[in-house]
Amino acid sequence: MTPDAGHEARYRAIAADLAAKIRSGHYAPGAALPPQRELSASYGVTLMTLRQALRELSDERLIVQQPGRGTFVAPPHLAYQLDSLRSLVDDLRKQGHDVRTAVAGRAVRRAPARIAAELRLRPGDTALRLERVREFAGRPAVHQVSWVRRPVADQIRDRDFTAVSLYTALADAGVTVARASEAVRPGLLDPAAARHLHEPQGSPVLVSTRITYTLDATPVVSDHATILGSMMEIRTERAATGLSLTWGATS
Amino acid sequence: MTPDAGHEARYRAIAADLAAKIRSGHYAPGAALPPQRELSASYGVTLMTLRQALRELSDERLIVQQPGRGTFVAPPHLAYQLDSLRSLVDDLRKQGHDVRTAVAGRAVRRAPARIAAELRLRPGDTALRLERVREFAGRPAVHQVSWVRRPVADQIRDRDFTAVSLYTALADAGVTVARASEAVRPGLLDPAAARHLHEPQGSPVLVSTRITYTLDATPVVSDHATILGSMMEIRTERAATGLSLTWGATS
DNA sequence: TCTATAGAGAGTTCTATAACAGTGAGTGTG
DNA sequence: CACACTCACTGTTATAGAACTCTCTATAGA
Repeated sequence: MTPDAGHEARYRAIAADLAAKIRSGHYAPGAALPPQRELSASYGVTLMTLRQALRELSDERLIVQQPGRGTFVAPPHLAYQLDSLRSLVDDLRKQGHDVRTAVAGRAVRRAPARIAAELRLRPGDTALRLERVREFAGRPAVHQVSWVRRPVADQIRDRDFTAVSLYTALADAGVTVARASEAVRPGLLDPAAARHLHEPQGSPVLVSTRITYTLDATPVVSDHATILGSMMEIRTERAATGLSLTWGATS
Repeated sequence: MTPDAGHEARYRAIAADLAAKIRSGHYAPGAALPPQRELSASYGVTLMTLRQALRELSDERLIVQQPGRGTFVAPPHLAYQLDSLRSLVDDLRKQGHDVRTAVAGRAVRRAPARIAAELRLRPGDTALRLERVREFAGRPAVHQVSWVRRPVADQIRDRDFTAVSLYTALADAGVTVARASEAVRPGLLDPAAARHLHEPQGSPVLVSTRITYTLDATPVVSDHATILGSMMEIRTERAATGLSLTWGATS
């Protein structure tokens, strides 16, 4: 009865197990889950308990329940939860996804004019250019080019960015991030990013441009991310108390 | 037993009742609600049923539950009509832009399956379909199809939506909007929307899907908007204190 | 051939009962 | 006086069982 001695609640364990099975593909998107009564029996719990687990998944939009028909794995997405300064990748990690990062380039070089303007550099100033590809569910989903201002760049340039997020590296270097400003536009996949993302040119993508500022209002990082529309979406929850925004995965 | 003769579920009725009492001030912000066991007894339902009602309110962020302490009415009264529930158009107006609305269609008809599911209608139920085109800077920028649930729809169907926003019309009809959930994906302009927006098919667009809920968690409006990427973008400001999201015009 | 009725199987809501777990005030002891 | 303990009260998580609604299909009847 009741929770398993000091561990997480039974229904949470079941929800986690089902979520894992969905994400691993054991239950494919669009496919029907076994009937609730069957699931409850196989997990050895009551219908009520199982339903509480399903409610968790439903809240996260992993499944869709239809009276009289069945319970189905949601075709696109999943997600939910708020927060402020998390990055796109943290958003996905928090949702239990395995996001892997490959570093496609890392060099200190002269910043192009637009970047220089964004980071308030003098023309000719150099900065760290970091090019990364985010893989998600085994497929490349995001192509991201970040420019980091010096001297911060020199402190973090040798970090292993396949394991450490840029935000974390900044924090380790004593840089406190205060604010970030981001704009997202729709676009078509350009040839350069297409090479990294293995999708046909012209596919719908989201293009995110983000500038991150320190406490003293200095812009430290300029980010340009190309996000595959077939794999990601933006989700917002607006409520009386506030607003939350998350990046969600599309199946 | 079970639902009250064809009407709404017991727990929903209780949730609505409690929500009304909170809204009317019967339970003041910050105040503790009676204990769950007491409430369940006074409503003549099981603890489980009452808790289901409380969960609804908790999802709406109307109450806060604290193990071992009690259930409290969520604090800020000001936040109730906060600007977080602004619509896309209000966002732009606030930024000083002149946005004009044309009504391209308005009819009560049977809701398609997907809409019916979103609004929790029975198949075959009718709803108000409102098709609008948003012009901005003299050019059409957004194509929007909204479905409004009955009976709310009947109260607002004769409003002049070129002058009044859907949200305003809802408020005038006594419908309090509590929450909205939205997903935004990139896409390519489809032929139907292209006709209204005077842009070539295949142009990059943002596709927004939004469901708006009342205080008692009933979905009232389902919105599908196609937004021209050449004219609009999403802007977010993330800071330690919180998050803001606005629709912005591209220039 | 078409219609409508029946029924199986799915999700949903509810009753009734029990035990677990966090909080904080009161009580006792050293 | 300080500390630890107990206990009542809170929300939380389970059990077991029943009856409800919705959907779809198969069968019977017109």
